[in-house]
Amino acid sequence: MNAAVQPLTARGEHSRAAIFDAALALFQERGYESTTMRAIADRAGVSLGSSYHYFASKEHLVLEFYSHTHQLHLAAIGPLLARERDLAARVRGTVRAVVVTCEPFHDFAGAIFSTVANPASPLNPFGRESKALRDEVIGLYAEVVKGSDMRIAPDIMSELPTLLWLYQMGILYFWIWDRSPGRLRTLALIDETTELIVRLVGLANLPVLRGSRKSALRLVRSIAEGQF
Amino acid sequence: MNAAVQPLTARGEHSRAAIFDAALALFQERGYESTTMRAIADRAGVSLGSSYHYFASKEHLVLEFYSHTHQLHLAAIGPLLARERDLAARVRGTVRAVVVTCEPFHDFAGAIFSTVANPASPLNPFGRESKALRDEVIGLYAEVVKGSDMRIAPDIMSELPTLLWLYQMGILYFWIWDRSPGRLRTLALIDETTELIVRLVGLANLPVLRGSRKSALRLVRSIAEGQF
DNA sequence: CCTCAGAGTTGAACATGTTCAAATGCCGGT
DNA sequence: ACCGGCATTTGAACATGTTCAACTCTGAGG
Repeated sequence: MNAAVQPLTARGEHSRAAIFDAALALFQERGYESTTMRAIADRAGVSLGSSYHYFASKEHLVLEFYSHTHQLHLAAIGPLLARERDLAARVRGTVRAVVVTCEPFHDFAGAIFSTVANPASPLNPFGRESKALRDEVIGLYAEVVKGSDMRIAPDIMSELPTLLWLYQMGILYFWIWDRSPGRLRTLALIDETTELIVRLVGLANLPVLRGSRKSALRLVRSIAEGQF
Repeated sequence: MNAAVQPLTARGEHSRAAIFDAALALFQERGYESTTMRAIADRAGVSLGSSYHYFASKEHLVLEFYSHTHQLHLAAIGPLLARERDLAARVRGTVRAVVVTCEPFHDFAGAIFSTVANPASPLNPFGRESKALRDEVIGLYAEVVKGSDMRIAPDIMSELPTLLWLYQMGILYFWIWDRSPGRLRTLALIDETTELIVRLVGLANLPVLRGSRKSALRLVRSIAEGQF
């Protein structure tokens, strides 16, 4: 699997875009597994070899898609983050926007998640190749937290963005399985969990919880340490 | 992918066992991806077609492996569960035994987890094909909890086994990534988290936490509802 | 207009999971 | 001993992700 090439000419740009567009359309129409690289190349009007010139593997097309939806997500939540100050509302809005943005791709999202969860895949969220995207998403959640009017202890503040990133992945995993109309169960789950999270962050200052809070934070740090 | 066949003769039993043993050995030697079905058949002394007679797919070999380690695990924790009454010790011992049992297979466990996490795979833990194994593991954790001397409120008790099953999967996911000598980081993580879990279960009776506890339990139920 | 370096393109060839129709082996009944 | 049916076995054929060496195209320099 050689590294893919960045297009350097207008012609190359066009080919690369055509390949990605064809892949996205076919993934939506037939799902991930049923879409062959040959079918992608055909629809894009290029040869099989050209697809591999711009995307190192079929999985890399998925990574590109992931990056693509992240851009959509950023655009979708810009106004909310600029306006809203309540932490629960900010988290809720951000995570809701994730599933809304991904909704058109729900049917084949399972395959994406599988790729992403696979430790052997170079694309998994803990690996090197996805570090850029991961840092971007964690950074986004740092902004979500910092832009709120809630006073949060520094030790919690420093771990919260990473935890929210993990939380978002958990929600996405639920969403993949959600067959309810309008994905209402996922939306309800988001509302409930964000409420709960914010409440716990608030409660963390209670003396009786100090021990658990310290344990939990030590834990989170120990998990993150050297992992990324 | 036709359903695999159960061997009905001694000859069949022998073939099936040889195929599984060969697969397990090769997985350990070369990892999952690098082990071809042809190599498995060769080492087992059967033809390629025979492998597919007893295992519907390469992934089904992984499911068999999973089932296999579960038996090892059961045997390993029998004495502990018969003797120990402290909840933290029971949970800690049970989960520690999981990673100890799986240790010989650590190197290729990543591929297994990927298969298992893939919603498209018939073998994923929430699907139909793995219901039997899932129920068995959840049942095991019910025994872990019920055999302890801790008094647990019924509403928590009814969800705890499922939560512990999920917890175990989380630990396994961490373990897959753990490169520390002797897998000490995973073992330390288990010790800390079981402590924390048991403390939270104890704290759940506090009045200030009543709201959160109710929310959390409603949440868990809503997640589980209709999911399996 | 010619050359040529390198970007872009191609499709045949390969590796490997999977399918399947046919062949073989085994055993109970006659 | 023979037969019929069923379990088992077989390997060729297929589908599809991936590789690669050769080819074509383009645009800058002369």
